[in-house]
Amino acid sequence: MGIKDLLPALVNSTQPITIEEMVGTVVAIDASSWLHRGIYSCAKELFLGQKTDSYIKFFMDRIELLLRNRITPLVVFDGPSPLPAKAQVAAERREKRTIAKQLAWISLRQGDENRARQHCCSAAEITPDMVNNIIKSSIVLQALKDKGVDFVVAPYEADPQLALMSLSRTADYIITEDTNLLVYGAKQVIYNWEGDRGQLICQHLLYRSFPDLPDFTFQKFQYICILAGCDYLKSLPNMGIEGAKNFVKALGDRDIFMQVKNIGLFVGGHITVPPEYPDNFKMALNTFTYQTVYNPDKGYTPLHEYPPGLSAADFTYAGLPLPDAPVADLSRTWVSEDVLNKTDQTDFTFKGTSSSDDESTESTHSTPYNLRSQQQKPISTVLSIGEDLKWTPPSFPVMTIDFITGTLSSEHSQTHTQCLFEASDRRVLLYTPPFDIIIQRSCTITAQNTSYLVVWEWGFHEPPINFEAHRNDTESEDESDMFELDSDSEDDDRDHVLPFEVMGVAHSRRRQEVLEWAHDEMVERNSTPQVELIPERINPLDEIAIAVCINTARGPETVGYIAKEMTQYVHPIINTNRLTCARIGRIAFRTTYENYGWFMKLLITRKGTWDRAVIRQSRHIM
DNA sequence: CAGTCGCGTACAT
DNA sequence: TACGCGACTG
Ligand SMILES: [Mg+2]
Repeated sequence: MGIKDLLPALVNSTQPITIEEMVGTVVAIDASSWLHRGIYSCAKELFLGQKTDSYIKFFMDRIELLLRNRITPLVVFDGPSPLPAKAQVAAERREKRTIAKQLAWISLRQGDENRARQHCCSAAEITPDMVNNIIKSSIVLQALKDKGVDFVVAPYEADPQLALMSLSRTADYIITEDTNLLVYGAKQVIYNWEGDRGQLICQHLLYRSFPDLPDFTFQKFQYICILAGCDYLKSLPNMGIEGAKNFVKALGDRDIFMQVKNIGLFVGGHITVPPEYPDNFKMALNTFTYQTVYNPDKGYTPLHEYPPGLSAADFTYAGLPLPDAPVADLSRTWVSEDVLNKTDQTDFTFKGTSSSDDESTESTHSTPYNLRSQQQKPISTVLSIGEDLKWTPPSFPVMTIDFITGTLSSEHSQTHTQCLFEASDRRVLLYTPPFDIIIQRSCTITAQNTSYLVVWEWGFHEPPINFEAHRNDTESEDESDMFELDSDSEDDDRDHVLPFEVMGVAHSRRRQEVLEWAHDEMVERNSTPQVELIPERINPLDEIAIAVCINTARGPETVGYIAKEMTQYVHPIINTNRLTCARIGRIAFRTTYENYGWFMKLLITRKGTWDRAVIRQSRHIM
C-alpha cells in the first residue's frame, strides 16, 4: 500500500540513476521487495510446498551485481513482531491471501497455469525460512568474496529501520518499492530498481513537486501523505493526494492538529471528519516518527527520540521495544576482522549494454575476477567431532543455524582450531576422526564467547566419491520452439555484438580444463583460441541445441551450450553471412553462492539488430 | 473536467 | 508493492 498515488505526484522530484553513479556507496535494501519479486519465479512450487530456492537466485544475483560495482549492500528485513498500528492492514492482507489461496487451488485444478501462478503469487507470504535462506546464502557469499553483506532484521517494519540507516548516514541510498520510506524521512530513495538502474527521489528535492506550497517543509509533506491515506490510517472518503495538498496549502501556518476536524471547511463541503480521526491522525504521525527500530549502538530505540516526559508506554501502537535488546556492531557482526580486513583485490566494473533503443553497444571488457583458483587450498585435519551447537546471530534473532562442533589442525600451523560444520551436511559424520579435508569456504564467528571457524564448504582430501558441480540445465522442456526468421530489420547491415552466457560449463571436468587452457592461452600467450558454434540435434524431436566449441590441439571441443531460450535467435543465422563473428568475450574463474569454476562469456556479432529478447538477456550477463 | 474509488494485472525464468 | 483502466461525482 504505502501512500496512495504518491509516486506519480513526485515526478518532478524524480531522476534516473544508474549503478555506475553509485560505485563506492552503501545501499540499504528493502529485502521484502526483492523477495516478493523473486517469488514470482517459483510461486507455484512454494504454494505446493515443494522445495525450491530460485527466489534466492534472484536475490543473490542482484546482490552480486552490487558487489561487482563495489557497492556495499545492507539488507534489511521486516521483523517477526506485528505492529499494532498496522493491525488493520495486516488483517486485510491476510484475508486477501486466503482468497488467493482458494483461487489458486481452483485454477490449479482447472489446469489454468497462468492464473494459478498469479494467484500463487498473491497467496505467497514471506516466511522466516526464506529470510533464513537468504541470510545463509549471503554468509556463504560473504565468505567467498571476503566482502561484507550486512543484515538487519528490524523489530517491526523494515521501513523505519531503512530510514534509520539513511538518517544515520549508514546508507547512502535506500532501494525499495515502498513509498512509506519518504514519509519516514529517508534522504535518498531509489524506486523501480531494475538491477542496474532506477528512479531516485531525494528528500531535498521534494519541494519541486509542491510548487503550490509557498513554504514547503518536510513536516507538511508528512501531513499530506497521511491525509492521502497510509497503512496506519485510511484516508477520509473523497480525500486523496490532491485534496490533502489543498488542505495543507489552505492551512498555512495554523496548527494542523487543531484543524483536522475542520477539513471540510478548508477544502469543500463533501468531506466529513469522524470524531476519532484527529486522534488517529496524530497516532499515525507518531508511528512514522517513533516506531521502534534496532539501533546498532543502543539496542531498540524509537526512530526519533520520544518527546520530553513521554516514553514507549505512550506509543505502544508504534511498537514496544523488544526484550533482550542485543547491542552489536552493525558492520559485519558475525564475520571476523581478519576475513574482512583482507585487502580487496577485486576490481569490478560493470557496464550494462545500455541504451533502450535497439542500438547494441560494443561489449565492454570488464576487469576479470581475481583468480582464486591459483591459491593452493591447504589441507586440514579434523581431529575430533563433538556436540551440536545452535547459534543465533546476535543481531538477527529470527535465525538459528544448527552446527556440529569439531577441532581442526591445519597443514601450516600446529595449533588446534575450534570449528563448526553445518549440521545438515552429514558427510562430516561419515568417518571417524582424524581425517583430512580441504576447506573451500570459511569464516569466523563468535558464539558463546568462543571463536569458531565456520567451515561452509569443504571436501574430503581424497574424496571417497567423485563429486562434481552438476548443472541440470541440459534438460529441455517439451516446448515446440519455432525458429522464426528475422523480420523487419533486414535493411540494417551494421554489426551488432551482444554477450551470451555459455551454459553447462561445469558439466564435466574436461569442459573446465578446456576453459582453463583457453584462459591461460589468452593471458600468458596473448593468443585467443577460436570459437565455433555447432548446432546439434539433441533428441529425435528435431530440437536443436547450439554447442559452443573451442578449438584446442585436439580439435573443436564443446565447453557448453547457448542458453536454450536464445537458440531460436542464434540458430537461423549460423552459417550465414549475417553471423559475422563468434568469439570469446571473457573467461574467468567465478565463485557464486551456488557454484564455482571457470565460466565463459561469448560474444556474437551479427549484421542487423538482435531481437529485443536477446538484448534484454544480455544486460544480465556479467 | 479533475479527482477519487475500486477493480484487475504485473512483477521472474 | 505499484500500475492502469473505467466509473462515478461535484
Ligand atoms: Mg515495508
